[in-house]
Amino acid sequence: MHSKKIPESTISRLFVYLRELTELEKVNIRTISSAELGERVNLSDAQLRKDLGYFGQFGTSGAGYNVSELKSTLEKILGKDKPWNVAVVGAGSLGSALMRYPGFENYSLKVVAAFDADPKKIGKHYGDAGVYAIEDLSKVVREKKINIGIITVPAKNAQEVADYMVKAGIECILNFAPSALTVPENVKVKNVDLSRELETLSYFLVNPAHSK
Amino acid sequence: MHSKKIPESTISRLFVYLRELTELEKVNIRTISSAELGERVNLSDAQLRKDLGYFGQFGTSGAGYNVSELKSTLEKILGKDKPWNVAVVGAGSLGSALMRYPGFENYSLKVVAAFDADPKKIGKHYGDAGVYAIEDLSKVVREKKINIGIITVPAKNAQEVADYMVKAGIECILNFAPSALTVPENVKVKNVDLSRELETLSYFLVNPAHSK
DNA sequence: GTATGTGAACTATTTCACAGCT
DNA sequence: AGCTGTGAAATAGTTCACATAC
Repeated sequence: MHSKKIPESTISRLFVYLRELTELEKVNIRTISSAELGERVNLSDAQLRKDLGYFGQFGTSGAGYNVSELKSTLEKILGKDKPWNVAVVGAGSLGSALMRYPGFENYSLKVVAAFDADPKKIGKHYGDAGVYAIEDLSKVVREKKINIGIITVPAKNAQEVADYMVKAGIECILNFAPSALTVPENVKVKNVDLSRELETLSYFLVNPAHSK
Repeated sequence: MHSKKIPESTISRLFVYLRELTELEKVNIRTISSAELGERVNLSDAQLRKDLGYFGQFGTSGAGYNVSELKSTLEKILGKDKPWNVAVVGAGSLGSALMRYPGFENYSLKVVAAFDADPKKIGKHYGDAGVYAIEDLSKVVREKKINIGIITVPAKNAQEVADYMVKAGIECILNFAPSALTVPENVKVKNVDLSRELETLSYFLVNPAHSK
């Protein structure tokens, strides 16, 4: 285990490697070099080795990496060997889409509850996840052992929701509202600003030269 | 106009400044310093000035920036003063949510068409956007002057859809599929990997120390 | 006095390149 | 011979700090 600071981009790429390794295992490929694996995911061999290097030594000189071994090592590093429960706050179009989004459900992550301010929505069900009143957040988080919160409410309510989550003991938040949240140090927030991602493209239309 | 390479993160932040300036204009604030504006969006004054510096000199020493002027300057730089038409390919849960997502419609960007492989969906409507067969992409892109494509199909079909888009003349793609797309140099792809964003959080649950 | 614009310093991240292992 | 692991070099991005303008 290294002591150097690990870039967040490294963590993000490890999930890409893990996904590819899962595919490779399915087709019974036993061993792979950093060059081959890198090529499959459009990243350099050096990048891949450096990323893995933050966590230890998993390869064999001259031979490469054992697919299954590296896969389960990454699962352990990334916490994908444990089940995590997710709550979505804001059962609007985006929130309810995420609950049904196939990419969001996997054997490690499960959306187990939704919350909304609209009383008409409370009691509804999206798959296994019931919709609750936001006031019940703390109670439901405790009962359903929720670890991760997703915020899909309008920007003006996002901070309030984040405060509720923090009070309920949630330490990881994925925030889709376009607003900078203030949370205690121990809480990790990841922001996904969808309209900004889309808007950014208009810059490249005006400025085609930028894309190198 | 600078000649130095402009980081993509700068472009992304300009949209944040623009949003805040729009709010400031609404409440009749005429002038703002980089320190004040930076504080409102959780970024440093130096960062803000450096970002603007890539595009020119817009402030007044000792006084700060004129809100309305800077706002319209940024709109011009970012291409928000022109209308752009967007097509969504993949009218599944995510795709149709994005079409209804309030953050996605603004006076500069408009989703004007959707495409799907499922014949049962063709002819349906999401707001103003009709659903077409993917084979008609080129035709509809031409008719509706579509500039931007959004991919919300499963990973295994994403490259094929990207190829269709490129053939239809689309030069900006927002890709929600978790796969690295191969496109010609002149085409700009932005990837948004939602499940990776969510999964990344599980790493922080296993590794609370990481969040500094 | 106040706040910009910008080189220079610093920090973070990626790429290089090669010694050393199998 | 082939490929990893990793310091060192290169590149990218952020923050500092101050001369300059109002």
